[in-house]
Amino acid sequence: MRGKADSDLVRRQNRRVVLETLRFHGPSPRVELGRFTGLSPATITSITMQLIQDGAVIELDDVAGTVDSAKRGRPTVLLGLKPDAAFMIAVKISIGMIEFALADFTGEIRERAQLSIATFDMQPEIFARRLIAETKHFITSTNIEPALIAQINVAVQGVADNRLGKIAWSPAFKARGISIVSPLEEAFNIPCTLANDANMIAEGLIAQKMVKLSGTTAAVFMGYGIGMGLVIDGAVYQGSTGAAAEFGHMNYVPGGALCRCGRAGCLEAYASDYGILRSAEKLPDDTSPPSHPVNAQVMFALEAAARAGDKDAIAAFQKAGRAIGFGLARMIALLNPDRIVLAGAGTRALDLIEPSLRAAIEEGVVAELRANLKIETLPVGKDMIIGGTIDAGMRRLDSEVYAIGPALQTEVKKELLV
Amino acid sequence: MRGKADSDLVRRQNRRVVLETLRFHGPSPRVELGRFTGLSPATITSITMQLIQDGAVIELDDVAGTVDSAKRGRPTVLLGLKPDAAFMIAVKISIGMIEFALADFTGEIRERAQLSIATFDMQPEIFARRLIAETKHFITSTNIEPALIAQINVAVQGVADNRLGKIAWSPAFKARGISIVSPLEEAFNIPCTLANDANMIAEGLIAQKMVKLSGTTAAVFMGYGIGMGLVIDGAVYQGSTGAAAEFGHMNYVPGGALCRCGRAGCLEAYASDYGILRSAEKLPDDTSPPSHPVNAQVMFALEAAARAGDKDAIAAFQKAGRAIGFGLARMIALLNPDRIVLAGAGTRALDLIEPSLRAAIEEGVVAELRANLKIETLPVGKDMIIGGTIDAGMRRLDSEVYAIGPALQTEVKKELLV
DNA sequence: GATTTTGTTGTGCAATGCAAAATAATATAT
DNA sequence: ATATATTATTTTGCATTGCACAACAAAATC
Repeated sequence: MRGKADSDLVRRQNRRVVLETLRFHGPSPRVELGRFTGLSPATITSITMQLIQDGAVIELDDVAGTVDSAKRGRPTVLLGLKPDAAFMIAVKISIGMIEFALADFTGEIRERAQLSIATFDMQPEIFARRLIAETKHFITSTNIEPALIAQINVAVQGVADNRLGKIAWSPAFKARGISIVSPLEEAFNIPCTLANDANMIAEGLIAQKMVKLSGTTAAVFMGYGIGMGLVIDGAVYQGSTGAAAEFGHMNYVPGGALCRCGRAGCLEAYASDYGILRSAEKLPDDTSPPSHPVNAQVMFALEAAARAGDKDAIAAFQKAGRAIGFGLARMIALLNPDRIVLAGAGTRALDLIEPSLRAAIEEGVVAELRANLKIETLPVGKDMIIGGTIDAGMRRLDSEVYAIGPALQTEVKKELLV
Repeated sequence: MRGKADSDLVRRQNRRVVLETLRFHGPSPRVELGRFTGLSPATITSITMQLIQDGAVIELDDVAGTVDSAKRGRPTVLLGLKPDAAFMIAVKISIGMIEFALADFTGEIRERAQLSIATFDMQPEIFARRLIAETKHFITSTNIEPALIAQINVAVQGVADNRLGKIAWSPAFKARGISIVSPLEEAFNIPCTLANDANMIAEGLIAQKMVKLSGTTAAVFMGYGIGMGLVIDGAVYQGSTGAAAEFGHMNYVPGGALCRCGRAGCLEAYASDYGILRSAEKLPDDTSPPSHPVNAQVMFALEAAARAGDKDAIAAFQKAGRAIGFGLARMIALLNPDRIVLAGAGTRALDLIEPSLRAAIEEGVVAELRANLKIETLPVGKDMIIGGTIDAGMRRLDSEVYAIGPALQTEVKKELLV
């Protein structure tokens, strides 16, 4: 139903549209903002004036002004997001490692740090304390005024419950139910979030317009694990607890191969690096998965062997393709997506995987449902997790700047009247 | 991004909120509308005045005024949707049968009709022509001025492509790709839609507030076929072509039992009436499914046999439960829903199905993902398909009345100026 | 008939966005 | 060097919206 509307809402919405345009297009003159948003020049002037006053936007000195110096007429004034309007910290937790990044309001990374840490056997409280200490240390090391940091956003492999702010299960930890958000918010007194890493990659794809803003796109990340980001109508679908799109742990065969998560028959147990390796080596299906990522060299060698004709290796990749294909077929029957994007290190072996993957989709789902479906491959850099976390955080900040801006003004007025 | 906003949008939104409140609450006085929508009395007066003028709303004579006659003060004036503001026709196409209903703007059904017709072997064009002829005949029989009919909405079992307006595949037809919307729109020159029957039931659940308006709810309909309606944030999720939530034809076992759709291993081939019957009778998995619904008496008998201890019958229901359970487990891994609702005639045998269904969910999905999940059973009447089609149609009309109302006014003004 | 209660309408204000006019700043023509 | 053309931004004036508050209306009760 989306409730009633008033003129405040209109301003808020239009402020946000302007901010988003600026974030996506980069520094732009006012005319450009008007063209892109459809707002009149008068309105753009009014809104940008407010945003400048609120400290979210600045007029940029015409550094690159030489570019359009050939044109006649009054020169444009570039407007841009004010880099030091706010800062945020993105944290990536993976097996044996924590990474930090400090980003300014434009999304630019100002500082990074990473440290090795034996996460696997850590007790929840100990890890939380350690995380807080390391975050404090990172903040100190950046020389940024701590009060300017607006939020801390954490991404983690595995099942992240964003409602409770807990890591429900992760390959990085033996323990379950590790509380992250509450300890951080108590320690730093700013909004903090926890999210699944694949969903953060998907946020990055949206920010970079690599994912259509309408319809449904499923992005599959293949590698040490199998992840998915589901983008519905331009937003990452989170599910009830933020744990949606656990594609890797979607059951492939009841009672099948043993998965890292302790369950039998997950897709990941067939299609992730360790699953492929296990079946290539003809180890029994219930062989315990290694607790650390498969060495990249080992996978390179396996791919090479398959391409050189090694029957077992070929069969392992085919088996992986069939597992992913049936998983996708089931997803297609449920969600009828417009697009599937394959990404991640695992796509290196796509030549070995794709035929059986496509065959499985054809076998597993009615032709009518895949009539308009596009399947694409996408090069995805390693840093997409940190980058996507920052993108998502910045979008959240935009919403807060747009929402708080006018609200603050009326709040102040009310206080003056009292 | 949702684009820019202006004051027109505010009015449109608030008009819609008022209409929706009226539709959901039934006739209400203005104060009540104000209380419910949060709009000020002044605004309510202004909006209702417009809506009355536009012919969407009327002041009702205080028929039930005796109810609150005990109160002091000025009596309320009930406002209600104007029944004859617009009409629509809902059509339900199933195996061997077409049903029609004429509904007024309040959603009340004014006339119904149904006819048996041997759909299965009909050629697409012949069926379309017949459908048009029967619809015309139905309209004539209602004595409603044809110009007052605002739309025709068709629901069908099977894969309905709402983008192309074609029945991609349906158990009611041997043929595929039966064009429905274009022929109807050409014949009647009003907006027509085609949708899947399970999605229409879901629309009905929303209209009756049986489904939470936030979060994700999956409604499963068990019976002759297996259907699903996916409600995400208060709206039925349609997918790219309107064919989302084809749960019945989601693959259960690669290369498994033969399904009505011609494919092997669909969930429906194990869990629908005919699937259960086939396995209870120990017929081979590739036995062709019957082209007509299983007689209800046969299913009653099978249930009775199972409850009386018949091993084969018990095993068949357990097998069905396991199939649905694994299907749901996969759905849960992908969508992390808040709620699952089980409905339809098949829930009669829930006592036989549920244990294996729940066991399969536990086996098939990580505990963390089903921590907050609620599974409920819902009595769903036969008529939910027609009812839901009407509900969905009315919501569409509301949007058009709210949207066209002000637009028309400005259009008229512009014409006067020219 | 006066009083009380409650619901509806009118008035004045503040905010919004837009169209059109005014102003600003530059390139180019004369 | 000056005028003109061109493009960007700001200002002005107006229409729309919603809201708070006051005025009005209608019936029940005293």
